[in-house]
Amino acid sequence: MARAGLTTERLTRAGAELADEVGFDRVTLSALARRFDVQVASLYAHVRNSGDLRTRIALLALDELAVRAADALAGRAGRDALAALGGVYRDYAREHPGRWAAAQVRLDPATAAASAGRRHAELTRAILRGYDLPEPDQTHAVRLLGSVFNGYVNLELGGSFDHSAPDTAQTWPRVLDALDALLRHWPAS
Amino acid sequence: MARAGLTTERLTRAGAELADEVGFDRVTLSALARRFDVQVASLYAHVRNSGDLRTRIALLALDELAVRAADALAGRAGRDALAALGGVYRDYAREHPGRWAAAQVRLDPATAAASAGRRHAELTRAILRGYDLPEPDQTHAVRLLGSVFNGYVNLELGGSFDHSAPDTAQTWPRVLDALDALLRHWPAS
DNA sequence: TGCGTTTGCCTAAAGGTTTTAGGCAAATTA
DNA sequence: TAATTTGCCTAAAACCTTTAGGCAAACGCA
Repeated sequence: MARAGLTTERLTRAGAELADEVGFDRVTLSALARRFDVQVASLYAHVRNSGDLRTRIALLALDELAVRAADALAGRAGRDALAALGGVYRDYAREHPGRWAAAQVRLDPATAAASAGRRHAELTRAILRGYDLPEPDQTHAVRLLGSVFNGYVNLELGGSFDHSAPDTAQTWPRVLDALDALLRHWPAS
Repeated sequence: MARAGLTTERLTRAGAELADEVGFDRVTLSALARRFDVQVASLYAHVRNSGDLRTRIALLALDELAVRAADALAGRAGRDALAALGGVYRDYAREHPGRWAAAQVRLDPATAAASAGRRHAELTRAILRGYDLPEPDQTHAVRLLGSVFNGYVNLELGGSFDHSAPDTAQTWPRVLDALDALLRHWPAS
C-alpha cells in the first residue's frame, strides 16, 4: 500500500489552504484526511490533536506575515512605511482570510513567545525611527498602530464598513494620513 | 412531565452566559440542553440551528454594547467621550469575553442591517461633534476610532500586550490622548 | 543483499455534536 | 370539558475527535 507522505509540515500547509477555502473554524482533521485520501487516525502521528493543528496554522500565518512585512518595510520610512506595513496586513487578510483568522487566535504564553509575534512588534517599532518619540511612548505607539491595523482589517473584512459610504478605498489612505500626522505631532504626557 | 419553559429569549440569554463561561466557540446546543436539563432536539423548536443561536447571541451582545455606550456618552464630549466609549468596549470585553467574541462574528447583510451596528457608528459619530471635521472625513474618523477600539480590545484580551513592558494600564490613557490630539489636529486632504 | 528496527498508515471502537422526523402529553382556548 | 396548540420527548442518521493496537513499507547497517 503506497504511503501518502504525510508530515507535520505538509499537514500544516494543507490545513492553511483549507482554512482559506472554507474558513478557519471549519478546518477539521476529517476534511484534512479526506484531502490526503487517508484515514483520520493517521493524522495523529503527525499532529497532537485538532487544536495542535490550528496553532500550527496560526504560527505559519504569523510567520508569513512577518516575512512579508520585513520585505515591504525595507528601504521605506515615514508615511511610506506605514502604508507598506498596513498594506501587508490588509492584502494578506484578503488573499488568505483563513490564515488571517488563524493569526487571531490566542496562543498560550510559551507558544506565543516562540511565535513571530515579537518580530511584528519590532517591525512596527522600526517605523517609529522615522518619527521622534521618547521611549515610553514608543511602546504605546507600537500598540496603537497594531490596534489600528488589526482593527481596520478585521472590521473591513467583516463587512462592518459595507453599510456606509464612502467605501474603504477612500478611507484607507486617509487613515494612513491620520496616523502619519499623529506620529509627527505626538502629544506630550 | 413538567415543562422547562424554554423560549428563544431564554436560550439566547443562557447561551450568552455559557459563552462567557466556556468561550464562544464552545457554545453548543448539547451544552445548552444540558443546562436546561432537556433533550437537545427540544431546542430546535425555539432556535433554527446552532448557527442561529450564535447569531442571536451576537445580536444580544451588540445591543447590550450599544445600550452601555449610549449611557456612557450622555453628557460627555471631547476626550471624556472618547474615554467613555472606549471604556465601554474594554470593560464589556473583560466582563463578557464570550459575548465580545460573539459580537465579532460576520453577520449576513440582512441581519447586520437589523443589528445595533448602525447605532454604534452613530454613537461614535456623536463624539466627533466635539471636534471639527468636514463631512467626508467624519466617516473616515468613525472608522478609524472603531478600528482602534476594536483592535486594542482584541489584542489586549488576546494577550498580545503581555510580553512587553509597560503594561496596558499605562498605554490605554495615552492612546486616548493620542486620539484626542489627532481629532483636534486632523490633517487636511 | 538481507535482517532488524523504525515509522507510516491501517482497522476498530467509543464518545460527543448536529439535525430531522414523528409522537405523546401538558397547556391553552372555546 | 372538548378541541387545539404547543412543548418536550424518543429514535436515528451523519459527522467529528481521539485512543489502542496491528501490519507492512522504508530505512540503517552488516
